[in-house]
Amino acid sequence: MAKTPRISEAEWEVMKVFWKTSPRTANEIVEELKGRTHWKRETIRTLINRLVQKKVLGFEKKGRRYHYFPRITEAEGIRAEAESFVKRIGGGSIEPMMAAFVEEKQLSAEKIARLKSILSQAEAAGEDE
Amino acid sequence: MAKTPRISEAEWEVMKVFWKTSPRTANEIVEELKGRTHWKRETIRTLINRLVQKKVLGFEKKGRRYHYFPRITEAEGIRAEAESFVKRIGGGSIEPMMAAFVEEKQLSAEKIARLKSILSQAEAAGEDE
DNA sequence: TGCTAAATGTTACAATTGTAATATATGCTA
DNA sequence: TAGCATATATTACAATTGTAACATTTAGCA
Repeated sequence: MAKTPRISEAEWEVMKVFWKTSPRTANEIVEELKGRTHWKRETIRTLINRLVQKKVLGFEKKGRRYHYFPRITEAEGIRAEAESFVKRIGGGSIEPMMAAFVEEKQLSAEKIARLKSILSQAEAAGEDE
Repeated sequence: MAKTPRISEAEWEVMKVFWKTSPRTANEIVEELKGRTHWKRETIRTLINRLVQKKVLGFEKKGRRYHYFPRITEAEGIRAEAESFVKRIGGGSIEPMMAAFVEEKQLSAEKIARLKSILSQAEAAGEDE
């Protein structure tokens, strides 16, 4: 997939389920999202259909059922979001962003270590410019 | 402002101008955005009006003109975006995100240093849990 | 093999967003 | 002070998104 299309917030919620395990049937997704959301069965089906239209979900027909699967990886999705985020904030500082991450407790010790390492590499790469 | 409302992509572009300097008149914004975008004068005015409705822009009437100014800081805006981003990717790894940042060359040496320092603080804070 | 339940397909409708056009009000110039 | 130039206000309209309802098809059971 050359360019990841826009995936709306609700659609993302659906994609996350597919990224956990796939392929899945529509019903399985509905089950999984019950509780976590208050969406009606048909709402979820609409979201799935839109994702198929956008070609971020594929499917295979097995008997009467469709088995859906993601056509982009979670990393690709996150990456596209990150790019749009960076583009949006433009010249703005990314420090408030990092602060938000930290507060949201998204960062385990290992994650912190890996992020630091990514930053160190960037630092090193920048030096010889 | 308790909760930053949703600011759409086009609206952000407008806010960025206000964050550079304010207060500004609508015309000044139009001038500033000429070239950078292909938006018509009236389009920009619509965006400004929506931002006023959302209360992220305020204004003061000076004679026949309105002088608009931001009612949230850029850091607050970025922060809100970051939160929504984090919420969206949920359990997903933020490494692809960081990689995207690095590639977009948003990171000067000082920025890298400051980010590392934020991460170190998070690391330290996490230890005694 | 006809019926029914469950799956898929079609249609809906309001809010937000992108992108303006048109209408109205008003301060300044002649 | 009348008219014009220019600012502001109102209205528009299609695409996307959130949130579903209703219609149709079909596989499997009775």
